[in-house]
Amino acid sequence: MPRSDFTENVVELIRDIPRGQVCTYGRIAALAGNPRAARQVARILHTLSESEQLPWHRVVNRDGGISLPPSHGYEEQRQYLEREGVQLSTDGRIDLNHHLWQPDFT
DNA sequence: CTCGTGACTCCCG
DNA sequence: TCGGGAGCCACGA
Repeated sequence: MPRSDFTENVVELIRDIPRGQVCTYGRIAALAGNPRAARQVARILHTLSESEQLPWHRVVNRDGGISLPPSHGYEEQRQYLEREGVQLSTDGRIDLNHHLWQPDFT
């Protein structure tokens, strides 16, 4: 069950993203321990999003945009987000200054 | 062990 | 502002 620590952390981090907020691939990778493993986060989402029931739609690229190509999840992700109250600009981008999730250290 | 593969980023021109 | 190229990295075959 436990995969690598990195993967494990990524999964947990994504699970912790609250409704109405998003996080970037790079951010998650950094928090998980490898600032440069952003691509790995994408792979993890692709392979574990379902089995681990991850809120994959809350993960976007550093521009606040959806990385999935049209008819390959883009529309779906967009709907999930809007349904959670995340507003998308006309360019289809999210205002990260308002929706970016920042884990708090308590 | 080596090689190919990304739902990414960063760096330039 | 935008596009192309190179870097990076865990994972499955």
